[in-house]
Amino acid sequence: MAATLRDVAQVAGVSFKTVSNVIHNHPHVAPETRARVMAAIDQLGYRANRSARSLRSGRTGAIGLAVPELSLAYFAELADEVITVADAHGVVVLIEQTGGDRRRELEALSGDRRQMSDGLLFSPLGLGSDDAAALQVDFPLVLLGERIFDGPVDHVTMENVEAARAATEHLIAGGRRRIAVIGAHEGERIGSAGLRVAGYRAALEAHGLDYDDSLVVDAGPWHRVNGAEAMQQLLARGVAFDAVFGLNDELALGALRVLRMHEFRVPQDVAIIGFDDIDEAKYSLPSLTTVDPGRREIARIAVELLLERIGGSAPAPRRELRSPFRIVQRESTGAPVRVGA
Amino acid sequence: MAATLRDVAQVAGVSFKTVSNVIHNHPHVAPETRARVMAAIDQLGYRANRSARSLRSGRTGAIGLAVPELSLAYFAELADEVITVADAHGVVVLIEQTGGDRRRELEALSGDRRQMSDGLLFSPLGLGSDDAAALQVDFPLVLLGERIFDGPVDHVTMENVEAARAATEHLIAGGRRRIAVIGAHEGERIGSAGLRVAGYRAALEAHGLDYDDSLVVDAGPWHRVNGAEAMQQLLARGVAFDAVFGLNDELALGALRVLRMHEFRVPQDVAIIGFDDIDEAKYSLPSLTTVDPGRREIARIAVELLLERIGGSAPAPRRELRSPFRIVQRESTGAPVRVGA
DNA sequence: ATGAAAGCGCTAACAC
DNA sequence: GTGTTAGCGCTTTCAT
Repeated sequence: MAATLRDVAQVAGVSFKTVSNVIHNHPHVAPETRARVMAAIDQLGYRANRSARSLRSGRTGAIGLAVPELSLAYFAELADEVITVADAHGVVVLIEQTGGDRRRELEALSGDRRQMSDGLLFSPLGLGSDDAAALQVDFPLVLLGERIFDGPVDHVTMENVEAARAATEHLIAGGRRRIAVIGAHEGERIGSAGLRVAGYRAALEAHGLDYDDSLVVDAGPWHRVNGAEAMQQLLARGVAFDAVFGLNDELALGALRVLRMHEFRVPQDVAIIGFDDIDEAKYSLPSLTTVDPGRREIARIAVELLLERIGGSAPAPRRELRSPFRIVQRESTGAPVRVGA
Repeated sequence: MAATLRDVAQVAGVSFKTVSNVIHNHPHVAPETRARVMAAIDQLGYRANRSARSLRSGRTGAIGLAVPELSLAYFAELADEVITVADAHGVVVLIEQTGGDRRRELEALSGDRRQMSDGLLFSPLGLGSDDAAALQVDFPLVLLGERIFDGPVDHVTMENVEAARAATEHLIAGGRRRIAVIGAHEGERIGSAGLRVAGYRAALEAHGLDYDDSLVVDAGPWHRVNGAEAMQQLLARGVAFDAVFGLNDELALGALRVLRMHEFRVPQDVAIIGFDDIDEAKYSLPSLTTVDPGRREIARIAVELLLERIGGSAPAPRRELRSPFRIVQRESTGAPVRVGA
């Protein structure tokens, strides 16, 4: 059985409150008493019981991270970053996968599990603007990714619209005029897909290019397999195109695979750009030009904002932080070939 | 403030113990009392306080998962699976990243954090056979991946040696004789690298091929970047080779990238095989032949074994479960080209 | 079938 | 400076 405060007190020959004082660095403890207590703690290998501390303090020392799924490299790399930052603050991370499913996302907000953490980092995908009310929760909550809800909820966002616009303009600057989009979600407005398509349209418009429905292909979850299927659909349509914008890197890489199998030269015949800058993008053949949405930045800021909320007493005003993006040019849009570039 | 047992009791007009009885489905509760209590629970939105329950019961309802890093696709996909299975059992997962570092792995075994979960799934990388004693812990522990320690610790292993041998034999069967290895860890015996190299050597021997040091290239963490660098080293050595065995898929894909940049044709000039069967292997160009080590199986079995240990009272004997592997043939060793094959 | 009481290990107010 | 005391919300034992 693990040692308790009382055990330590007994060994040190003091009351257990004095032990507590030592642990919490209370000022009023005589140096030698402190030393004696420390020795007893060492001797017994005492560690404070976290359940008891939680019960008493109402804090768990954990934060939740709810993402669609770790099998998507973007979220895996995000989780890596979140765990690393949280760890530096002595906080553990409890990961939940929602599958991007609206029902499960609502559950993540209200479920029993919220009791097991002091706050939640939430990357929603399935929620719509009708669900804004569900985000009015009584625990610290920071939304990741999109800036889609108006409620008084903290956000750490990427510049979806602006970045997608820049990505499209990168293609246009390379002389492309018939730019296909892979991974749209029909009718969606406020999710990543909707926002990125909006950026795409804005770029076209700014450059006097017409928006053509037949160049836009829907895809479900943003996995390679769906990027590949969407590209096959596009080819089946028989429309001409000279560039592809994959709404994330995995879609773009799935599409790339299909293009190459059909003997398209990339980037000569078709240029491709992705979104996310996952590690793999550097190593594909050809390497993938993409948008770095500042994932590390997002993770770091989000964790710190959440911890601040958890620690803070005063209900600070809603905050919204945006991480800067940048276009990472690689071979798929014509950058010279270098390993790991 | 959240409702407590007493609040419910008051609303239902019973003692709070009766409420507890209802919650725990104790048999001796009059049906109508039960109904009244249930109504009160609903009305107040009562949920049992987990900290209090933990303090009392000694259970947290969480399990830990310690892996090197989620940025490695294998571990991300493993974590996905573990979380999914644990969720089905009503258990949450707390992820720790060790970076494969020995010190941090030892910390994961002894740290304060062990109190926050009821048991640990542990995928060690940096620990050596000298550390076997550290695995003698007083909480439920299941080791994932290698079968490297003799102590009375449960393992769910993959067939590293046998699978690596089969991978090598797959290359030999394709007529390859000069098979390079990417990702070895010099001097290692019991880790994944050591075991897979052992399987490689066994295959060579069985087929009368000589082991050649100059074909084996070390690499640090098993990321693409290190696979690429190792391949460059190999090329710099100027030795002839007609096949490459990447000790994991990411190494193989990094190596593939470099080979292609140097105008090697894959698989005509050089065949490549990886290990892990991450999603990406299906979509690379060419797609990557690899070993499916039964990751889903490992995750499912490991979680269930751990939960059984946690729930069990009697100290059951040490168990070791092996998940079957299979070679997944794709283009990089000459399978015909198909999308997503 | 229901209730009273003790205590899990800790924290924090308040006394000494 | 140090000690006493009263809970946090729950489970469990024992009585009624």
